[in-house]
Amino acid sequence: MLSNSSKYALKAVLYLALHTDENNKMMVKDFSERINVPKAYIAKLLQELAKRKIISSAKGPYGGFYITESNKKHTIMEIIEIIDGKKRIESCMLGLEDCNEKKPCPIHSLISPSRSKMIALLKSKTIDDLAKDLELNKVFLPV
Amino acid sequence: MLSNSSKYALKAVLYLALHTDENNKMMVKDFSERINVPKAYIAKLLQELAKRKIISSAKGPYGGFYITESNKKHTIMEIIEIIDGKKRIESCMLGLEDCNEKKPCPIHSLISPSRSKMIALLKSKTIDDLAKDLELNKVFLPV
DNA sequence: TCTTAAATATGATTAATATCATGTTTTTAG
DNA sequence: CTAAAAACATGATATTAATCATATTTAAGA
Repeated sequence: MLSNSSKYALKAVLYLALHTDENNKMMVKDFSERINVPKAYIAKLLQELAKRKIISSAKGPYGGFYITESNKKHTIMEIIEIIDGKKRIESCMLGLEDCNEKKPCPIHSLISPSRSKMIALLKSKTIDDLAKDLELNKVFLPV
Repeated sequence: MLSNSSKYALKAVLYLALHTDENNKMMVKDFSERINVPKAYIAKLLQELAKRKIISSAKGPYGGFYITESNKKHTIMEIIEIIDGKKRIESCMLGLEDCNEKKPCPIHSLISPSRSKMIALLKSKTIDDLAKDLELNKVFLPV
């Protein structure tokens, strides 16, 4: 479904959403273990997300990664698309180039409604939404 | 979602379901192009499915792969599980070991209903079901 | 029984992902 | 202005998935 990279990135972003803000940045080495992702690996992914303005970062002493209220407005799907690309999540389940609603392949036809629903949810939910769910202990982030 | 291997296998099985039976076998070289999958690659996959009795095969002259009525009772999910393994399709979307209905991760909670629905469909639909849809031109199998 | 034609079994190669490592740039504070 | 600390940029390595190749086994028909 998602690549390891996307999974790692999502875990990291949600962790940062809960534990950081403009005045409380976190260095990679201080949370990579907490989310059970190799330091160098998650660093690379977060650098990409920072470049794309999904999260924030500051170099130098007292620097680190952090997430602002504005960052929190970005959706889960945006993160997935930056890391995995649009194709991975939306392409035909049989890998057929010409599969579409008008001329669906057998699997497309079968799972299209639930699949569309899933994609719509990932597109509508923001980092903030999920962070709130975590804060209310409605959901969890075990390692 | 699915590996290339699963996609290829499903395409091949459906193609065979439409074009073969006990008395009309097909050799790999006669359909690998039709489904746009490398010959040696699909051969290997089908050998595995034949070993697991999802499809049928006969060696020697006039041999080939074919699908019996009995083969057609197998589900789509069985094929996916043989090729990709159960884990790929059913594991947590964040890759969390301890994620489950009782203690769901944020993504799990979000997409669980649609995801379960998808899995249920793949488990309930048989090769025969999809082959019939194809025969009735309700769905298509472009290359 | 011999030849030929097919799948089968096995393994080699290639390509894509995942992972790790490190020198460069920026920023802070003394 | 300098030293240290952080992300940043880049690329190297390792692992896994995809693809290709081939010798072996089995079956059909002459």
